[in-house]
Amino acid sequence: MITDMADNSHESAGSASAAPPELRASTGYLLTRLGAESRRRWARMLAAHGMTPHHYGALMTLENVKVTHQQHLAELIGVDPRNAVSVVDFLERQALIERTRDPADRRRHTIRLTAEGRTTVETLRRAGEGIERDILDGLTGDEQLALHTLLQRLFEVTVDR
Amino acid sequence: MITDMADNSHESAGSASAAPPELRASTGYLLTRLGAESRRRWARMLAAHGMTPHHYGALMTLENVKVTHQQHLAELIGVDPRNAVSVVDFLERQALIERTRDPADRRRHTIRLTAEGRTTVETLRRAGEGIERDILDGLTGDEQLALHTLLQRLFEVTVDR
DNA sequence: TATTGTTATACTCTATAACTATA
DNA sequence: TATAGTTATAGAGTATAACAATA
Repeated sequence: MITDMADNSHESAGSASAAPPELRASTGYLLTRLGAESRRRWARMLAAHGMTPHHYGALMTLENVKVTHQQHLAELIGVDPRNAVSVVDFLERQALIERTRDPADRRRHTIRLTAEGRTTVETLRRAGEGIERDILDGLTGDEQLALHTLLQRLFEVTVDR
Repeated sequence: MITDMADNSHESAGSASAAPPELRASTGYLLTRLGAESRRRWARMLAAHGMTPHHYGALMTLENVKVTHQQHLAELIGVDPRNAVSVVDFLERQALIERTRDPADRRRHTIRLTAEGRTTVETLRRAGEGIERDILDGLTGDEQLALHTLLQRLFEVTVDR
């Protein structure tokens, strides 16, 4: 359960008294708030590894797609291509990814994980499992599965594709 | 459905090709991404009304709790009390809320909606319904309800209380 | 001493325009 | 003329420290 609500965060996730249920009538509001809370916890953990959520998202995505180019990667992680430049720059400097010119289209930068990148993404995934458990702990196993399935469906029909 | 993915947003929600399913293994990742997308759409709509998500969150929350003080409001909307000052300042300048000293504890600022504030929150809620429909359109009615229920449960056990 | 609210500041995230090089 | 990537910049969002008034 949320064991460390009195931690160093200055966001007020640990409210003293709950708002009435009617307040949370909008699914969009709940998504926004819960997304922010999830991002906050991930960001705190990743910062200890010198990373941001976008860095991790890029590594995780690359682990899946194996090879892609920069613009496509930006789309997959939900970041504007212009803002993705610094993300990719950072990961390349850390030698977690490698960026090479695509000979077929010399405008493109082919991107793939390095061996070190694969190790790092695995380490971060492990570290994230605790956060995941902590956030979902208040739900039953069935509820956790149902939520995941619905979020995945929603992701497919809104963000992705 | 998502009719305007080729709009003025420079976030890349409208991806050309989908990532493999394994990519979306983490519920926390899905929450983060979907929350960001929801916030993005709300922010775009609210900006047309000269507002931010926090402004709307504060108005909506006040409509529910009727009367509270600044620190408590900050907790309810998930913003650090120090960062909530400018939010409350803004809403007071727009005459959407009124802020008065609590006679019982003169450190506290009692906050409540004005009549104009109530009108505004209703207007914004209406404007938000389209966004809500748009985001959830790909799900069936049953799925929408199930998702809402689960998010509300999750909100209660993590963010709230 | 602790709490409510405030001011100030820095840092991250997001949005946007203008540019280079390739196609 | 369009696309991949880059540079630069401004604004919104978040985190943090130090402070005044009041309890």
